Amino acid sequence: MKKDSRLSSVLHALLHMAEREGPVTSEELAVCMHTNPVVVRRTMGLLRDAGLVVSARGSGGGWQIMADLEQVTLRQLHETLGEPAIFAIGNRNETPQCLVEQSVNAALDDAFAEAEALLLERFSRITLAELAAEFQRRHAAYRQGQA
Amino acid sequence: MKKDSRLSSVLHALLHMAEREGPVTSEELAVCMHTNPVVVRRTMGLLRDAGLVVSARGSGGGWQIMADLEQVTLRQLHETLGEPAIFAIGNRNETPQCLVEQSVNAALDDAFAEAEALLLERFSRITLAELAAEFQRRHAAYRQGQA
DNA sequence: CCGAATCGTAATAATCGAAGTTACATGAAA
DNA sequence: TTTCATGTAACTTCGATTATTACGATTCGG
Ligand code: FES
Ligand code: FES
Repeated sequence: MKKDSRLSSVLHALLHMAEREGPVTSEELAVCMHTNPVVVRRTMGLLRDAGLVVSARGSGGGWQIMADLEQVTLRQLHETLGEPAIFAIGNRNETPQCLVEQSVNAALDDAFAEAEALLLERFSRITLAELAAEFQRRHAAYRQGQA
Repeated sequence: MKKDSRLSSVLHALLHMAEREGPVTSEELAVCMHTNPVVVRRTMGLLRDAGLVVSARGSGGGWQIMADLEQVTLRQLHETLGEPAIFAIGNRNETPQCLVEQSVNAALDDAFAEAEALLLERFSRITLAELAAEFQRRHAAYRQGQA
C-alpha cells in the first residue's frame, strides 16, 4: 500500500503557518507542498476538529494555529489523524484457529507492540516548538553557507 | 496500505513443515493457509534461493526444511523476503529542498529508525526453534483443556 | 514411453487504502 | 452582488500486496 504521509504533511503545514503572521490559505499550502487544496482541507480539517487550528472562510480567510507550540506533540497529531496503522507488515490472519498460527501471531504481535510503544513514546516527547527550533538552526546554517 | 503478511506466512509454513516428516506440497500449504499454491511457491521460492528450504518437483515432491531451527531468526527471514518496508507511515517527500520539510523529515526519520532498530533487534533474537517450542506449549495446554 | 504429480514463472486481475480531482454548496468580506 | 475561501461529497488515480490463470519443465510410477 501507499504510505500515509499525512503526519509529515501537517507538520510541514503547521511549521509553515507558525512562521507567518495571519492566516494561510489552502491554496498557498497546496502550492508549497505540491498537492491539491482539497487534500489540505481534508487533512487540516481533522486538526480543526481537534481545536489545534482554526479556519476562516471568505476573503482574507485561511488557516491559523490556535495551539501552543510547546504543548503539541507528534503523538497528539498522530492521534488527531485517527491513529493510522504504523506498520506495513502484519499477520496473515488476525484471529486464527490454528495453534501454529496463534503462536506465530503472538510472537510477532509482541515485537510490533514493543516497537510501537517506543515510537509513540518518542513521538510524545517531540513538540512543534522543538521542530520549529530545529528549523531555525537549519535556516541560520543555510544563511551562513550562503554568505 | 495493504500489509505485507509474508513473514507471518512463511513462519506458519515453516512450523507446519517442521511438524511433519517428508515433503509438504504447495497445495497442502495453500489449503492450510487459505491461499493459492502459486502464492506459496512465490514466497517459499525466496527461502529456497536462500538455502533455508529445498523444493522437489514431480510426484512425491514438495518442500522441506534444510536449516537448523535453532539458527534461523525472524530477522534472517525478513531479510530473505527482501527487507520489505516496515512502516506504513512516511515522509511526503524524501528529498525536499525546503528547510522546513527537511527538519520534519529528520525528526521523523530519527524516530522511525530507532523503532526499526528495536524491532530488528527483537527479530534477531527469536528463532524458529523458540516458536516451535511455544507452539508445543500451546498444543499441550489445548489438549489438557480438551481432556 | 506415458501420464499424473508437482514445482517454476510470467502475465494479468482483484483488492484495498491513500492521495488526487472535480463539482458544487456555504459563508464572509469588499 | 461579486469575489474569495472553506466544506464536503463523489469519483478517479495511484501504489503495493495478494490472487488467479496459464503454460512450461521435471520427476516418479507403471
Ligand atoms: S499449520 Fe496451518 S492451519 Fe494449522
Ligand atoms: S514551508 Fe513548505 S515548501 Fe517550504
